[in-house]
Order: sequence, then structure tokens, then C-alpha cells
Amino acid sequence: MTRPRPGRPRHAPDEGDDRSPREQILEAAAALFVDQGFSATSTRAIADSVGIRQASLYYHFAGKDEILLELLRISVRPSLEIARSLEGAAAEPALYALAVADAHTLATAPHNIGMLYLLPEVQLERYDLFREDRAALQDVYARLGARIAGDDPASGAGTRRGEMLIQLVEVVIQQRRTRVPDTSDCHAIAEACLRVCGVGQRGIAAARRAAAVLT
Amino acid sequence: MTRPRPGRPRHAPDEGDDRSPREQILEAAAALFVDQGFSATSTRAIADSVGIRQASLYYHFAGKDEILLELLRISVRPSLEIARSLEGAAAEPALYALAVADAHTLATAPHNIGMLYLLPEVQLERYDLFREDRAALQDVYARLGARIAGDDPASGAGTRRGEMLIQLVEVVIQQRRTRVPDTSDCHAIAEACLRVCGVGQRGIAAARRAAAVLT
DNA sequence: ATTATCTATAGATCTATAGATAATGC
DNA sequence: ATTATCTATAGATCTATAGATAATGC
Repeated sequence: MTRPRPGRPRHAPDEGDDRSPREQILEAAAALFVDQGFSATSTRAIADSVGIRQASLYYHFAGKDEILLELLRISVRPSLEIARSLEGAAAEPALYALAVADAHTLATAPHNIGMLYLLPEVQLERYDLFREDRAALQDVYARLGARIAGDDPASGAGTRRGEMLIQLVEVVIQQRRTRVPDTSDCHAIAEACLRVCGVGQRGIAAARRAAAVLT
Repeated sequence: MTRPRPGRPRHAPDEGDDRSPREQILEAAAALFVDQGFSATSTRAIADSVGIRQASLYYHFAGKDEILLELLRISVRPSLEIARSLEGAAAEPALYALAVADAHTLATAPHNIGMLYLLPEVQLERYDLFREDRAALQDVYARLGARIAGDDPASGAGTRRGEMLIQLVEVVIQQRRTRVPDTSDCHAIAEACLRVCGVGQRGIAAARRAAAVLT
């Protein structure tokens, strides 16, 4: 089954896991960070969960921070790519499609990874590359919202609309704490985004149809 | 100035602070928890910030958990009281007024205390009294939203609307991480809440006027 | 030779308790 | 006597490094 790999065997062999040690660590850490938070999760807990000794983590990552940094990086990337791919489309379908896609990503990612955005530790300077990416995503929402509402994305109202739209999408993070969000949740969120931009029932139905073609 | 109190003097006397030691601890802990998170904040850091020795905290609180528990308790209380006081009012003005009031509370509370809701540690059983209070508040939002939209608050759509409304109000928590939200933010949030419930421009203006009388 | 682990451990915390002490209150 | 602090410390972590070891790869 599992092809043997170089290196000294683990004290608890990981039969039937083809993922690289690095991936196993990221996965275990994600689960723990989401559940208990960053500082409350010890490197020992991560190692135990993977099935290696605590010190062995340091062969793959320079420290706990590096693990979180990598998790944050891979968690925004898909959203930013979707946002870019929708650049040319009409604003209403684009916002609808982006909201559905982001909500869906957050809803189905392993371990409610979106919780990581909310960790107080992420405010540290060390993570500001990630925070820049998030700000860029929020800006996409602000620009789409402003195109729909017909005002300036850089105005107070425009900035605030960007904040509100991304906040609406991220309701799935809160939903996942008590239940499993489904497709209807994602669509309801996209619809709410359009409503916040002043779009009526008719426009929403049209945007939804047009969005289906975009993706 | 400061009336001397019983007890051995502090190593660093707190001249000109009339608050009880307990209040001083809560205030210092709130600032640190919001900034760095719960687990990342040591009892020593709290004590240093207050100007007492680490061990002296335990005279006032049985442990760090008790401090967080108390902070959580006093942070939901005002919202629940406002919610109850609006029980009898018409749904649209009531939702508007509740959203503005909650947003304003979150916006002006010392130290962005709303961040505490988002700490992963709050999922522990120990804090479930607080989580029940929050669920009750979310339920008020769901019921108001359902009355406005004309459906069942206990349906899937009704529950989800409750989640989205409270999520919209809590955007001020995120706003405070980068800027100082003001009154116009609170009103924009209330407006967005009504839009999400399907209320149009005219209904919003009416609700806003009626809400001004309620509070 | 390279890779991925292991064992062992230093040094720095961190929480919570025990018991002493220095004020005010009566 | 009561109150609110202090000092001192036990015991349990926790992170990160040093150096050994047991696989595969060539």
C-alpha cells in the first residue's frame, strides 16, 4: 500500500496516508487552531495528532507561526483567484458569483479554516502579507458593490459596503460552528449581498441566472 | 484625592483611580484579551497592567477563565436588555432600533470587547451560559426578521436570516480593527439589515423615523 | 549521501497555592 | 478583625536546539 519513504520510521507508523508530512502537519494544526485557537495549541498537541514527536515538527517548519502563516496563505488564495477571474464580468452577476464561490469555499474547506482570520494573533506584523491579501479581496467586494450602487468605492460608503459584503459572506464561518451550511445558504448570502447594494427581487433573479453561466 | 482603602499597599500605588481593583482587572484584561487573545495573555501580563503582583489576581478571581466569563457576561447584557425593551414595537422600527443600538454599543464599548465573542476559547462548555444569551439575542433578530419578511423564524430561512442580521451588526467589530466606526456606520448597518429582510427604500426611511421615537 | 525521524534536555515560561504583611475599620 | 496586598515557590508546562539513528537513494 503505502510506499516506504526515506528517513527514520515514526514511533507510530502512518499506514495508508499518502500525504506528505508537511501536509499532515498543516491539516492537524488547522483542526487544532480552529478548535482551540493558536496560542492554546501546543506544538506537542500538533505533533501528537500527526503521530510524530514534538521536536520533529521543526524539521518541516521553523516554528508554530510558520504553520499558521502557511495556512492563512493557502486559505485566501482561492478567493483571490476567483475574484480575478470575474474581473471583466458585469457587476451584478460577478458579485453574485463571487459571493457564492467564497461562501462555498469557506463552507466546504476542511475544518472551518475561515476561523483563522478571526484569531487575534493574526493582527501581528508577521502576518501582514496575509492581511494585505484579505484587504485586496475586500476591495474587490467594495468595487463591485460601488459599481452596482453607482457610487465611489473609495468613499466612506463604498469602503463600508465592502466591509459589509465580506462580512455577510463570512457568516458561513459562524454557521459552521453550529451546523453544516449548504448550497441554499450560499445562495441566500449572495442574494443578501445584492440586496445590501440596493438590487431588487427582479435584478437578483437576473444576476443569479447570469452568474450560473460565469462559473 | 484618592481615599485610602484597606489592605496592604500595592508595590506601585494607583493614585487617582477610584475604580475597584476588580474593575481595574477587568478593564486591563479586556484590553489584553482583545489585543492578543485569551491564551496568549498571561495572568502576569494582566497583573503588570493593573500594577499589582501576579498572585494578587487570585484574591479577586478564581482564575483567568473567571475574568473572561465576567467580561462576556457584562458584554451581552445591554443588548439583551434593549432587545426586551423593544418587544412590543412594530417589527421594522424595532429591528432598525435594535441594530443601531447594538452596533453603537459594540462601536463605543471600551476595547472592542466584541472581539471576545470570536475567541475560539469561548466554545468551551464553561462559557455556555454566555453562548445561550447570544443565541437568545440572535433569536430576537430572527423573529424580527421573520415578522418583516413574513415567514417562519424557526424555518431554515428564518434561522439563517437571524444569523445574517447579527453578523451584519457585528461588522463594527471588524471595522474597529482598522478604524473608528461612527453614527453613520450604525445607521448604514441598520439599513442593510432591513434590506436583507426585503424592505425597500421607502420602508427604510419610515422605519428610521419610527425608530428614532422608540429610543 | 540524504532524508526524516528519534531522544534528551535547557531555559523560559505560566498558573495557582501557602503563608506573611500592612493597611483600614471597629 | 477584615481586607488587599505582598513574597516565595512548587509543579507543570512549552518552545526550540543538539546530536543520534534508521530508513531510502545512488
